[in-house]
Amino acid sequence: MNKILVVDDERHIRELIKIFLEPEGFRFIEAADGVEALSVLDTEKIDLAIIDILMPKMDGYSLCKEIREYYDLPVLMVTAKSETRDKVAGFDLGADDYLTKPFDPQELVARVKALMRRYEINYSGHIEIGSVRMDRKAYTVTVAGNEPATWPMKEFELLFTLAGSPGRTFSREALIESIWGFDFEGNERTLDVHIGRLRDKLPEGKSGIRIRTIRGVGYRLETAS
Amino acid sequence: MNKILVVDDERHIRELIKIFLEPEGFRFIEAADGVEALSVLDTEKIDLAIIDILMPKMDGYSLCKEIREYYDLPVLMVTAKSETRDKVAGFDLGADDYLTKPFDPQELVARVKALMRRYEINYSGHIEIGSVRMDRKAYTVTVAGNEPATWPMKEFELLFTLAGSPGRTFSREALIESIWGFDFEGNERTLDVHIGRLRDKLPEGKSGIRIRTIRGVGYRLETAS
DNA sequence: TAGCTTGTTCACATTGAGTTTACAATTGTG
DNA sequence: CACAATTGTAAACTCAATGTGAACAAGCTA
Repeated sequence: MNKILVVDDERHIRELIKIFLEPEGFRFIEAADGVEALSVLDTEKIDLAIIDILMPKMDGYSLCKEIREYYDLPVLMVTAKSETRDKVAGFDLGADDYLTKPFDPQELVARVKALMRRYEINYSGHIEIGSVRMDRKAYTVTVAGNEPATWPMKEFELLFTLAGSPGRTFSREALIESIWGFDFEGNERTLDVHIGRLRDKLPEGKSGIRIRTIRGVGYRLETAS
Repeated sequence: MNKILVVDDERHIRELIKIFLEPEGFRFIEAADGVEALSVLDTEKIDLAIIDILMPKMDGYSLCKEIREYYDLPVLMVTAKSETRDKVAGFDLGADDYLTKPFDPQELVARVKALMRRYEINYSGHIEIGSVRMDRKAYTVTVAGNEPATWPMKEFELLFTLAGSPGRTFSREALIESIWGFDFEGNERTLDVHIGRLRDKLPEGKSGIRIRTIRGVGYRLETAS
């Protein structure tokens, strides 16, 4: 699914943005300032950034400039007042769109989706692969025309991650971090167990997909040949 | 992209390192001594550090120790002479690899890449040579239009290393270090066996490449004439 | 409370990648 | 050529990585 980076020094604003966009099926990474944001961009694949202009350490303008230079993703700028001067500066630095606080939730959602579309990012509240359809909003999985079923969270997230980049090999660490977070301290076997359950629920013949073990590396989802 | 911290009091050495590594697509942050380096590490997300041992204010040893304690990134130590004592001290303090001035540019590049790979830093990912295509993300190898195949890790890494610098002769030690790490304690023959398996999988006519033995030195991958 | 569902852990089975072995083949050198 | 060093390779072996059934724990619901 799509990951959005929210950069704002006020935690409460970040929360607000998340609350509005979460129901649309986005995932979030937060950063409190530009420096933090850049370090996130270096490690995570981000699809879109929502950036406040006024921040400590590195302001939104500089951040935007950096992003333009080294990355390729749409930037939505947010600021407290709709000062024309700021607007111009924002666009000059390559922000793709602009929004002023306080913003209308629906407008935020609309603009984000529009940007995603414009950048041709497969906006994915849902994924289709093989004969499997996943709907992140409803948390349901449909296999080969069966009734949509609500799956356990971990299983859903795991499949969603794998199915989000079919053909790509995910290291065990990457998967664990993606599903459980970087500070997972549990048992190694847990991942295998969930993979096993996914395999049970997705017989190759029915689902048209297969989860392949890459020994010593991790797992990969591929379409059944 | 990946950021490398270069710590050396001689500006000209820093420049040199940059010149060699820049074409590989890395970004750089420089520091003239250990203290400066630490302050950089505090603000920037660094993927790898190249550190000279002899420096004012805080020498490479102390810096390395600090890094080990508070950060998690591979360290490549550089020094003027290959004194055995220094080498030991370097490894003792947790340097991941070691290089002596004057160094061979290609060796520098190879070691940096190897470290990145070993640390699972996502270093750019696909290689095409002859009719062979390697995709590091998917962990697959495609030979002459066949289906992409999943190869065992060691074979993949070995070929990836060789194919990453076609025409360059890798010493056996360099290859072993690159694939198994500098502390490999196994049998000499292991490398040959894997080379043999690669050759089986890459018939010269089909693949358009050949792995040549350089007796007394190591191996080299070249495009079939 | 009992009875589900979900997530995790454990113990044990299984497998195959990676390594070693043992010997053959090749190359370089005096 | 003789012979020593180096490399190639088939086959056996080994063990860590993975698969799996079952049990357990926690939370929710009826």
